[in-house]
This record gives sequence, structure tokens and C-alpha cells, in this order.
Amino acid sequence: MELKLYDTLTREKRAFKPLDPGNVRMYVCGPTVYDFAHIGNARPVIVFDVLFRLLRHLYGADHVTYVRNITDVDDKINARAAEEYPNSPLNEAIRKVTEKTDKRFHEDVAALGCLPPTHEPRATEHIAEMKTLIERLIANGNAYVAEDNVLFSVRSMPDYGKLAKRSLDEMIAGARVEVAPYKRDPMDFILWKPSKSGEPAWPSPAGIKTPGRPGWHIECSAMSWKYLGEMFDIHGGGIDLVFPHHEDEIAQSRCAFHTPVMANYWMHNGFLQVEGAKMSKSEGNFVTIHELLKDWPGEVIRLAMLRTHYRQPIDWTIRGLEESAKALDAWYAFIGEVTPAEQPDQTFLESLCDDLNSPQAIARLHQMAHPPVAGLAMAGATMSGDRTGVEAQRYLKSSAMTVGLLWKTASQHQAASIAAASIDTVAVESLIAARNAARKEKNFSAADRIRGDLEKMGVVLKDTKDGTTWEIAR
RNA sequence: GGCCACGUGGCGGAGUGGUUACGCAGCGGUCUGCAAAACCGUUUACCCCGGUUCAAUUCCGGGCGUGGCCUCCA
Repeated sequence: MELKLYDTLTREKRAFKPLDPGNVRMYVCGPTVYDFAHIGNARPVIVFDVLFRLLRHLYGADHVTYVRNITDVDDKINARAAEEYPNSPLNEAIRKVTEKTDKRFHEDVAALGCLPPTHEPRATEHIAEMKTLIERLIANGNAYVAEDNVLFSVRSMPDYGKLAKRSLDEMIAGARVEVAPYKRDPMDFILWKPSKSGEPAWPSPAGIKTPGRPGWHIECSAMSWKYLGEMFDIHGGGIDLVFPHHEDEIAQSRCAFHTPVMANYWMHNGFLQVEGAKMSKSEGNFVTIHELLKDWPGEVIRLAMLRTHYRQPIDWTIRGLEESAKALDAWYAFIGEVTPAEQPDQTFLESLCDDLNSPQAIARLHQMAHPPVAGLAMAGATMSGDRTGVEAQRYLKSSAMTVGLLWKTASQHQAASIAAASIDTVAVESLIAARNAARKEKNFSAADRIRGDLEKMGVVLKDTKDGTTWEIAR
């Protein structure tokens, strides 16, 4: 099966050919740990987790290296630290902020069903690699020192701006920001800058006396280099990172290593809005993953995210979460306690391999959950044997699991939602027994009253020929 | 202002040069003491204007609208 990926650099979808099928290498820009992750941060984490899982499926779990960095040195971190811990020394305050945020990020991401990346390097632990790159760039004539800063000279790289599809002249024409006087060109960007007193500081490269700290872009070039080499297969992140962050990474890495590309496929997830509006703190619609997880299982959030193709803009709504929860409930009810099939459904996999067409793949999951209807369409596909029964269940489970969904059994799912709703199951069972006794005596008004009471508790009954079952109302 | 995307039925959301996406909701039915669930059936679509074509929602051009980026925001 051929995997096709859309590459932002060439603006085309093309067949994925790894540099080394024995070690497929992917880098994704991770969080800056100054504040709790919001739902917009969750999108690339989930999207590239799906890609990670797909690559592991296609190339083998031991043949994929996924690196997602942690940015733990940054102006915003400094600002937040000073604000939250005004009485602590800045370095200590920074450590408190980054530790707390980092811990929460990992809890959140795990709850969303994401596998840990192969490596999660921290910027502050790779200062040496950054300095090596900076020295090389200076030696190559791509960077220069000015007033204790090291700047990358964009004019030294002929195709700077290729990823963002912008020429330097266009950028300068559209620039809205005051240009530092020491820059040779307005678009030159910082590789290293002097630290103010109290800020995190390391001995500077290039013979600069004042201790300093790295610019934002250099860390990704340094860490991808260390863990993935001078060139690698896939570089991902949010579309807002295309410029300047990824453009600058490309400039740094290619000029440092004299390589034709930094990564062969540049993948960018689309932006996210909340209930039709841009998410911002001032709008009051800032949704953190942590808050969301109080009301919704991580699996629901994950499915809600994957209902939209990763490159499309997504509007994050409660209604979308409700629909996702409903779909999962139905799927769990369908799969019961079966063990997954050895392989996922081929049609499902083909959708994923078409540039991660998760909405189409999800449509296929719905089909599998309705084997009597879809049976004809499935003839000839991999779902051989008894499509109306356990085979469909096993393929549904196996397919969904390749994207990190439906990993529980129906009873585990049920138990989790009961626990989340903090329902007293003993009380529910005794009320159901009382209702069924009333029904037996044809005392339907009493039976309906009990059903109403249960409904107020958030419990919905289902009378089947084998007895009464119940579940949590959504 | 410059650059880059996007615009599909009540809602979400794929896809396609001519043939049912799919899901939710709605409507009708089966089942049920009544419901719920499940199952069966079913209504509604491709922003506007030109062009190319035997044929365009799908390709091209223009317009309108929405969003993103333009030095640290996924």
C-alpha cells in the first residue's frame, strides 16, 4: 500500500519514499512550556500521532523515529515565571513553571491516547549542539555577530522564503515591525542573543563575552540534527509555524550542512477555531485540554479532532464532541468484547494512506459497524468470512486501534463512563429491579415513575428481550 | 497593504469532469405496555459571475465572504 503525503514545500501530494525504510524519521515542533496546552495545541499532537502510528504499521514499530521537542527556554516562559513567582530567583521560577507545565502536557497528551514520541528532547539540554550549528553558520558566511547577537543573514541563502512562498522583497514590503538597527537586512533573524541579568544564560559562541541564550528557531535545527541527522523524512507542525519558524529552520539546517533539503515532506495542520470564533483569552473561549478532559473522555476529543481532515480548518464545538461521543458509544456497543483482527481493514488503511484522510477512514468505520447494509460494498475487500457478525466487529476494532481509538472493550468503556458520571450502580440496579417488578404487575405508572427517576440521575434504560440494560445519558 | 489557504444539504464533513459519500439531526416504519436503543426506509447540497467542455460542484479567470501568516502563536 502506497502512502501519499502533501508537502507544503512543493504544494503537492506525492508518494512517500523514506530515505531509509529501516528508520523512517519524523520531527514535530512541540510545546513551549509556559502555559497549559489548549485544544489548538492538541491538534498537531493528535494528527502526528496518527501519522506515527500509521508509519509504524507500514514500516514496523521499530523502524520509525519520532522526535517532538520541548521548548523550555523562551521569553514567554521568563515572563510567566516572573509573574507567577515574583519572590523567587528567576531561574528557580522558570524551573517551577516549566516543570509544572511539562508534567501537565504529558498527562493531557496521554489522556488523548497519543503514544510517547521516540525522543522528547528539551532545548536547554541541547545548547552545545546549537552552538556548534551557530559556529558553522558563521564559518560558512551565513551568520554574523552584531552587538553580542548572532544573526542569520537571509541574503546569504538564495531560496530563503521558498516554504512560505514569499520573496524577501515581499516580506520587507509587508513588514510591520521596527527593525533592530544592528541587522544587516530587516529579515535577518536571531540565532543567539545576550541574556539580561537573572535570565537563563549560557556561555556564548563566536567569542561573544556576554552570556546568552539561543533564539527559538535554532533549537529545532539542533535537536532534529542530533536525533534524525542532517536530512530526514517528515517535518510537521501547525500551519502558523510555516513562517518564520520552519522557513528559518530550513535556512539554518541547509546552510549548516549544505543539504538540498532539511526534510523531504513538510506537513502542516490547519488552524482551529472555537464555536466559530478565533480562540483567545480575551474572547473568553480559551479551551485547555485539561478543562476539556473534565467533561469528555480523551477518546472523544481524539475522534472529534480526526473528523476533519488535518489540513482543513476545524471549528471546535460542543456539538462535534457530542456527535463523537455518540459514535464511540455505538461502536463500543457493536464491538463488545471481541479481540481485534490481525490486520486493519484495507479500505480503511487506504484512506489513511491518502494523506491521512481520516474523515474518509471514519466513514469506513461507520460502514463496518453496519455490516448488513455495507456487506455488499465490502465484498471483495479484506473483511472475508462472516461480515454480519464477529468478523466485522474484529475488523472495526483493529482498524480503529491503528488510529488510537476503540482500544477498550465495551464493558471497559461502559465502566469508564459510569465512573466518570459517578453513578451509584447498586442503587440503579435496585431501581431497575423495582421497575421490572412493577412492569410484571402491569403497574406501568409506577414503572414509568422509576424510569423518570433514573433519567434524572442521568441513566437511560433499554428494555431488550434478555432484560433491561442501562447506560449514561449524554 | 503583501502573501497563503478555504467556501459542499438544518449541522458536521469526504469526494468527483457525467453514476448513493458518510455521520448527526429531521421525517415515515418495524419492535415495545409506552419509551429508549436497535433495525428498515427517506427529504435537503456543492458562494456568485464568466470561460473551457457534449457535460462542471469538480478545470481556468474574476468577484464576494471567512480564516491564517507577515520575527518567536499549534
